[in-house]
Amino acid sequence: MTTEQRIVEPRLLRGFRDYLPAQMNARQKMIATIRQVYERYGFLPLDTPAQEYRVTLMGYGEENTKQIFGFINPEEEDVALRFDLTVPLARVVAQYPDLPLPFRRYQVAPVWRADKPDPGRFREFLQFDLDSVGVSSNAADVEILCGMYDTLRALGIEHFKVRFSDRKVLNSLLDFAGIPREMAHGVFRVLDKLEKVGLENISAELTTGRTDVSGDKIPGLGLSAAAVDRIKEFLAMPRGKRKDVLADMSKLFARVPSAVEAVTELQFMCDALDSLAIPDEQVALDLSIARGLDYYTGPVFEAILTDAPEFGSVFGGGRYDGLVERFLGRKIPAVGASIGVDRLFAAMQKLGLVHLVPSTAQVLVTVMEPARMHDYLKLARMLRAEGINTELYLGEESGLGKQLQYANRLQIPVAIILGSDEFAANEVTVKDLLLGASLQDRKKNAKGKERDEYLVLSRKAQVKVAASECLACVREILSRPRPA
RNA sequence: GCUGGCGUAGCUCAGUUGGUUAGAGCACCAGAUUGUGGAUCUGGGGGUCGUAGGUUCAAAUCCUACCGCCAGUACCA
Repeated sequence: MTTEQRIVEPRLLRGFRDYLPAQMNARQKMIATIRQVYERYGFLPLDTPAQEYRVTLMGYGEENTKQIFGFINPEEEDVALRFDLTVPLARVVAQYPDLPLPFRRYQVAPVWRADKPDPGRFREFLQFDLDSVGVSSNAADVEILCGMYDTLRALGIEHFKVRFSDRKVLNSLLDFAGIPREMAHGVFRVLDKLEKVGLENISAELTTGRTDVSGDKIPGLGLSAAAVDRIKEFLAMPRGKRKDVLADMSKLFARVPSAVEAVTELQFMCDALDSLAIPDEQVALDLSIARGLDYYTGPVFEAILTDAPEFGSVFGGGRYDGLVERFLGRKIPAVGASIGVDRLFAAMQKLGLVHLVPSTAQVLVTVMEPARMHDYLKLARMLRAEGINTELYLGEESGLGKQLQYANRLQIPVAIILGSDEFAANEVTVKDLLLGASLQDRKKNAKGKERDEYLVLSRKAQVKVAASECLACVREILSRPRPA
């Protein structure tokens, strides 16, 4: 190696992202909103480590290692980064038998998946889960659905759709169509693509296969025409109100014994949602949804933003009555759902639903006389003690214009100006930067009546008050109504 | 993973059949204005042309490989 300096290129790993302050402010607000809803339902906080033993995450005999970030640790143990929060929850429930059941917890934490990044799909992303463990009643499922509905509304999203179904419906469909249960996984995977590729492509994939637009061959599942006809019959049922969908289904599956359970469960949930006046438009019974995870055993849920369907499911979950069994040897029922915070955030950003604020400060104390820095420090401390977020300008350059420009860029609403004049008179100048900014444009054209108005406003935009009045003046400006 | 497209300034892009010293807009910095944000004007800094190799008198331009991004598709416990 030579002594020449080698610059390290600053760059990110594929699928990983930085969140700069403006985005972080918005993201943290979003997280706080979600947490508030979950706590309103009485869910309890939990955290677990990012790393687990690989076998904890994957169980025995499962081969799918593609999506997992795994490695060997210094103790030569086979470990991995968690890929969701549900499996660690199951581990916790099994590991702490003293936890009172039902255990209802929320958890917000990053998870990692090593698959190909897509819009709103990252390799490291934040999940925000809520789960009820130890409840077999479908009341728990209804509460999860309500929680999803309330959360999306609390986030200010108007156009969303929560859809739910039941794994048992699809199992009954297999019976109805005379398809062996072993093919369930393959069939569900194809059905899941209905909205994306359409009915014709689906029936091709179920039978002989097809060639997609890129020229790739997709092998068929080899189902009989009769079976596919039955599936089509199922898919052709009209969408609409929950109770109508349910009625159609029980009619179609009248001769399928296994369907009784699914009908009972969904009946309970639909009745409950009706009695809670949760609108059909936003929480719909949609029998075609499958969801990828194998561990779901009952009701399944997912939510999309109807204005950004390309982001896919932003909030999904279901009942997984068999998962805790992996660690305990006996079944403990559980149901939950998970928000993909980063995916939802990306979708909301695209829809313009995210309000980016670059600063946390409400007031910038500018520095005119660096020699009197102690006075500036004191002023900032006083404001902070009063609960006002205050930044003291610490930049090297001292021009006032510079400092105001800084405040402007960070959208800090108030500046305090304190120079030799003010010191001499024991005063401070307090400036309303938002009002001031709106005057900047008017200044040059102002004339006549407009000019009078301008003069009135400019007197409000910047006032000189006795030092003892500084706090009251800042508070008055911060309380002024602002256009959203 | 597969197929295709694209990589030129912080950002968006132009750059002729290969031909002098690679350009523009926006952004940034400074000054006009040494105590006031915007606009304007003037000036300024910024580029291994994704990386490495090859063809050529000559490569941002052509060829090969790799990396990255985008789209589609597959996979998604």
